[in-house]
Amino acid sequence: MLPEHARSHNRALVLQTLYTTGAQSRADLARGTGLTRVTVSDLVAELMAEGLVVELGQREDARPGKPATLLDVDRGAFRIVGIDVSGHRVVRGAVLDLSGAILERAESPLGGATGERAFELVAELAARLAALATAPVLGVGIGTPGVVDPRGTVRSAPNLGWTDLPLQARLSARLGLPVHATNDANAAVLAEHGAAEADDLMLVKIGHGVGSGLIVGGRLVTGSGFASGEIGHVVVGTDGGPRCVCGRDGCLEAWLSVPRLTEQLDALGADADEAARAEVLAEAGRRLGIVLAPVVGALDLPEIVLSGPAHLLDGPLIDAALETLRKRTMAEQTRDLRLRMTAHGQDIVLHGTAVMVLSGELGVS
Amino acid sequence: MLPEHARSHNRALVLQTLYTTGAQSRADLARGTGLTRVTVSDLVAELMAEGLVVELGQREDARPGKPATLLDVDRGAFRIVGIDVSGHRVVRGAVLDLSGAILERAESPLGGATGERAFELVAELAARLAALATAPVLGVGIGTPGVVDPRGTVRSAPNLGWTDLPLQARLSARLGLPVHATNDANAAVLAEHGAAEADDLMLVKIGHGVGSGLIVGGRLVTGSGFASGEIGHVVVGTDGGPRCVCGRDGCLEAWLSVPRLTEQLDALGADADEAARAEVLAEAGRRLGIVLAPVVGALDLPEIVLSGPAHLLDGPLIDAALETLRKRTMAEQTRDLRLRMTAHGQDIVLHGTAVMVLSGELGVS
DNA sequence: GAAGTTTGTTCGTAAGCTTTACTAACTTTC
DNA sequence: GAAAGTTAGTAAAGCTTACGAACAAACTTC
Repeated sequence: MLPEHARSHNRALVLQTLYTTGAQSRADLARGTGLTRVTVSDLVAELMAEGLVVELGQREDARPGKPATLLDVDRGAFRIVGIDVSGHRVVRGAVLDLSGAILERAESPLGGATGERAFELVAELAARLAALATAPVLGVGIGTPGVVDPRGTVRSAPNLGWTDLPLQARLSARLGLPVHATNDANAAVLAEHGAAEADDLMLVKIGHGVGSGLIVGGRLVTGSGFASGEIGHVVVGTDGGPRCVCGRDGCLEAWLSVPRLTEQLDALGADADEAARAEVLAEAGRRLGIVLAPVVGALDLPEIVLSGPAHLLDGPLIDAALETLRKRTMAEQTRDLRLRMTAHGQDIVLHGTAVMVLSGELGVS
Repeated sequence: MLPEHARSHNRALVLQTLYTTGAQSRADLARGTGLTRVTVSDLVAELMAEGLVVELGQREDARPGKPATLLDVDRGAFRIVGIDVSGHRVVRGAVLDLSGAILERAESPLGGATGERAFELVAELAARLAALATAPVLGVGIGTPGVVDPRGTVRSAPNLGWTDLPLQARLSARLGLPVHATNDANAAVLAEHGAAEADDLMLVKIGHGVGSGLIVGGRLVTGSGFASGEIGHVVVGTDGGPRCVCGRDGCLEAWLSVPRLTEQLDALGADADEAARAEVLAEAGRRLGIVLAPVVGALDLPEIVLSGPAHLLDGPLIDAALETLRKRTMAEQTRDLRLRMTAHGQDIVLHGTAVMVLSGELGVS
């Protein structure tokens, strides 16, 4: 630990405070961070020289003393390119500003591409988006299915045919930009964490498969083999269940994946009564609750967020899941448990990649 | 972040390296920590002045250059007092040295004491042990059942009748020593982590009740309500189960607690055949595996350690638990999963309190 | 208009780590 | 057996970083 590490820590602290609290003066920052006004002034000068922070002019309200000069993060000064490879049919991308707002969108049909061809599609989309940016690009974030190590190498992503693909390194060399890659569910939980107040959070991503991302103690859980969140192929309950693609009976994914739910609802017929449809969804919700109960108990989780098609998840499914969780854990722990849909909708992974880049490049989240 | 924070970080880094790697020279420390020899010399001088580090004399082996002066943590320079309140009938305590070895023991029968009387017993035992110490006491560590917040206030410990008891603050004022308090299962996992190589670890403590402690990313999981590890009252499976004291059917504790297992084995009669006894234990192990599977999947845990009576746990129970875990999670995750008994035996909480004091007072673990 | 308040800067200082340079003490080599 | 090479530890000087004290600027309040 060198003095310059302390410096960069303080720099990130100032930037973080400014980012989350919004426009304020150097003196406000000093009070907020615990540093002195002198130090804050120095750090702000550095941040202004880099174009990250701008002066907004004097504070308007009438107070004694010299009027304060308001500062803020220049949220338009840089762009972030985000890529979401978690879709089954398309690779989605976007240009975002530093506030995480999506400015431009682009996508490429995957068309069943795997291996090197899939990588090419991702690289081309990223380059196309970087060219669209009307401000310097801070970095590129990628959320991909599969097991991704901290260096951004995709250890294994069966659907894309990727094995030990150094996604981050190769893309960074090709684009000449900082690149950050992580698992799609991890990206999603980062997106949710950006807004959430809690330091412990689980995000369950339900799509073609079922995965999850976890934040514990304010930090993303990566797992010893970088394979955290893999709850899709955990067997639910002790009474069997539908056959899963992995060959076992009663995996969570066999109960809960979008194709499975859609198939079950379709089997009811178009004129099925609402109660029958609700029961299908409630049963899936109960299964989710059964799997989550031990995790909630062990981690004392205060909040779980679901991501996926709202017309399937938001309703009987989520209600049944919460009820099951309450029934199967200690009351004190789950009394205040929140289980809700994400507010990010389909863009959750894209927003998460932006959080990743902000955190990796600026120390801000 | 001030320069002196960097200093104390580096100080702890040097001490940690010396503590875990053992006797070595200043130059070795410099290589090991990445600091320069000058800085290491300075920090070592400070640590020697405090009596924490001593010179052992010159290195014996024949090498070119000036012979190195070996240093080591003076593991006898201080004592740690550890108290384990997790026992059902007695409060156990010990005096330990800095290596975690137990030098003296003492215990007090609890005799059903609760509330203020139970606190008195703990305080008296701690004072008695502190008086037994033949070197300055670095601090006092306490492991207690219940929910304990980071300040060492017992939010709730029903068995002891404690509610919002500021255990750490009151004991510290009374003894004039630094005190650290935590949940007994958390203390246990800290003890296990001291020896384990992994940064992710779960410890399941099976006694009168069932609890657990978790280390994720090298850090103890406290939980949003400081109630992490409470898996004893998570319902197992979807086929009912024995009635639990909490009123529900099929809680893990109702399957797995020591009283329950003992009762079941006793019911078989003294001349029961070995296979019948093994089946009782295996069924309990399967139930444990069912509850742990989602946790292992979500956290990608590499290792789970059991603490409790070896004659019950070590054998059919642990084998069945591992087999169930493998059957109910993805093969890639649990192929290398280790499930084993702790090597600390009955002293696991005492050892854990020592780790807590070492970590809290010296930044060493 | 004088007094008080708040902001932001200038200047000097203390802490902490580094680089450079040195001495001490050993082994290896010729 | 002397010179050369290597390693450990220390001393001095310098750089970075943050702080405190003091001050000017600009406002409100009385």
